[in-house]
Amino acid sequence: MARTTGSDGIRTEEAIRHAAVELIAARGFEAMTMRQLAEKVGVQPGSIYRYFPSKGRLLLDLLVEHLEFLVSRWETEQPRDADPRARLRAFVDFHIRSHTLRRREAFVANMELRSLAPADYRRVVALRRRYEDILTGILRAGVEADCFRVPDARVATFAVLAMLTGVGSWYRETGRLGKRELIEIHTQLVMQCVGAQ
Amino acid sequence: MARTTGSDGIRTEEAIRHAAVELIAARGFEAMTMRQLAEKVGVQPGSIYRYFPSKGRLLLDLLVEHLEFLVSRWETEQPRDADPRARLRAFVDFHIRSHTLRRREAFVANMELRSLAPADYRRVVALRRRYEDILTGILRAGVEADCFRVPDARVATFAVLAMLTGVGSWYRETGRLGKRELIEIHTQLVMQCVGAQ
Amino acid sequence: MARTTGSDGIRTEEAIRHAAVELIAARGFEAMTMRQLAEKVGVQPGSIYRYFPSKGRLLLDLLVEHLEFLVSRWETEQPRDADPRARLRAFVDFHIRSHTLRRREAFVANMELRSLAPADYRRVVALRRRYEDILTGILRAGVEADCFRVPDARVATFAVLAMLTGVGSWYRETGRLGKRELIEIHTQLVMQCVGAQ
Amino acid sequence: MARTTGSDGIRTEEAIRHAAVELIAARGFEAMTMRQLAEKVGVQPGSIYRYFPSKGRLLLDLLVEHLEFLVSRWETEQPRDADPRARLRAFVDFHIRSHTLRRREAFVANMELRSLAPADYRRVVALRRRYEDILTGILRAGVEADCFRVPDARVATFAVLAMLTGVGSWYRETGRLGKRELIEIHTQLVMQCVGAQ
DNA sequence: TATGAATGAGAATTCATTCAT
DNA sequence: CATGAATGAATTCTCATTCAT
Repeated sequence: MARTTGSDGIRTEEAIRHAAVELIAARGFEAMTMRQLAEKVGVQPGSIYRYFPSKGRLLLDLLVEHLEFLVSRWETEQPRDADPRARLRAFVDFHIRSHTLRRREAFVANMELRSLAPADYRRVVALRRRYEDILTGILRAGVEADCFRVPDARVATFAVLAMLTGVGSWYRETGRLGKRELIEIHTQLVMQCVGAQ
Repeated sequence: MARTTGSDGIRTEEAIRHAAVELIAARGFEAMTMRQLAEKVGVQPGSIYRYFPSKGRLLLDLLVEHLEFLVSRWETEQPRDADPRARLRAFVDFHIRSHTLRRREAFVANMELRSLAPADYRRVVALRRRYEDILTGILRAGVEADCFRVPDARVATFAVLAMLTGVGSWYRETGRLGKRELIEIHTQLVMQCVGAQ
Repeated sequence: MARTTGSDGIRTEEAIRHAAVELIAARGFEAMTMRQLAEKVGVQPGSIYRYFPSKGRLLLDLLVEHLEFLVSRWETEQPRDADPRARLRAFVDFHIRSHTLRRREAFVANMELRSLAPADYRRVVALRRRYEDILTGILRAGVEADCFRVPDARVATFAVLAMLTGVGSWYRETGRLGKRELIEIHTQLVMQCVGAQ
Repeated sequence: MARTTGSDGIRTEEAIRHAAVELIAARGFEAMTMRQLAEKVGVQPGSIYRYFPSKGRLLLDLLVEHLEFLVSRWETEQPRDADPRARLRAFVDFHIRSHTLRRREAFVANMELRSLAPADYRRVVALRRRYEDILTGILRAGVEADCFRVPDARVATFAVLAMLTGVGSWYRETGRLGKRELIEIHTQLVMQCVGAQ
């Protein structure tokens, strides 16, 4: 069969992305095979190569797309003129929402950096750095405005991000805690952590 | 042949463990090949099978050994009768020390759980659970004694562990911060995080 | 899309032939892919199949066309009633002209016989045989007329053809020697070779 | 079965070389698959890679080995102090003997240059050039000593080599002509060709 | 006439593992 | 205890070809 009626390129590409994120999240990038991916999508392995020139490039695309989504979405959503406390609250809310909504993408973006080719790695780390810098900026502003008390803004950035990102690895939509409660709990933990007055 | 006359099995086994941890930490378990491992050790690939019956079993051994070390070492070190605040301080100190000293082992134990066969996975997760429970116990005691203020002891456990464990992924012995400073900074962050009075 | 509105089938077919000869001459038939060919022509791979039912058939067409051109052109050009010496001179002139003018076609026809399917191979070899026979005929006539001295007309045919055809593999239009000189040099070599009086 | 009793590395490598030459001569390098090669040798495809790191490297080894054999064997055999006529006779004899004895190797070395990677190509062409230079040297010496009459020593080199090498593509041990006759015939053709007095 | 999406078979290569020596 | 030769299955990726539109 040359083409299944109704299928088309964009749909197939989207299906590949989606299936890839699921498989990589579940087994890891190296452990996922193109055969498994193809089977999940419902195409032949060779067909994937119409959309992604290599397995490595597929991973790169996934990570870049996710990180660009994070950065650009925050640009839109952020309460630009609020005080550091409100901005930190907004950040926690934003981070947890995006890391539960796109849980698998976030997980993959955190776990699979080392599976990238060196040049790709540098590119993605630079992108991730831009996201980290958002939080560092908020913390520094808060320290200067005397409303946060952290010993080292950079270390605190890593600490808070690790804390928040970790949620994605154990959160289940059907679990004990809803998304709302999760956000409340982590807002409190983070605000205490940075010594918010 | 890198093998020195007079070297023996135990030395070789130790060399395999060591090399494996380095390779897995750098590239991931799936990406490490038995050939690379053998080359690093200075033996032929077949020789590894004298010591470990399979690649998967090697990973299991590494993780179990690390987690058992953590749990048993804490059993020895912990200040059993101190108040929750002192115990939490001791835990932070212990965790950061062991996660910088045995940085690669800790990193592997955190990243490669999903590379385990299902039965092995369950076994290792149970072990890890014992370590988590130590912290949950301290937090619950602190909440009851009114010296900590956390909204959910289990979530706070994950949050604090994520925060502390994250250190291992960016800490370098030659970096800006020494181990002593790292412990001080994280002690403050953690104490604030749990709302210690 | 490289296709100009108004271009049509014949133009496309010619473009495919031309591109195919270039690619096969440069890389070999097996090494040329239909995708490369399509790209060079400026169409999609599928489109080639409007003109040639298969890759193998395309090769066959190219070889048959070239060999038929050689034989029929000689039929037209040859100085039918001249003496063997003049006819051999004419043959050298004709061969070198056609093997420099259509250098790539000639090269492909010499190198890619073995890439043909068995039945196609037999057909093309028979055609080539007709061309070889022209030379053998001239040599035999010369030997009988006592103006050539060759030990074995068939071997001499192969020897002279190899000599002349070899030119196509190193001749460059921009090289040290012009086409005229090439013909003169080879005429002398061939005439000496067959012991022309 | 881990190892067939009696087999060993050197024997296997030799068997691979031998089978590869046969297959490449028959079908061409690109058309030969590693599977076919393995089957002919009687091993699994993967086993070939213990001896040759890639298909391309196998080809390179084959060509280099053949050309080095040619050059070094001539160094040993050549009648160094003879006059140009005798030396040319010796060269024809040597060339035909080595191109019928190692017919397939010679054929492959002539046909598959273009299948080499660019760097390998340059290396092999340089080697081949050394062999060509032997003949050019003899021809030039003959021209200077007034015993040969060729219009251009370089072109004559190509012509003579093409003539002699062509033998390998049609010679069969079971054919009409024996090796001795072949040498005689070609000696006469070549001597005439260069206008030997 | 040409496209673009897809196939299915097969390519080179890699890898964990085995085992006679 | 260790080697080195080999396996067999799987991996990523390519390619000629098909066909609905």
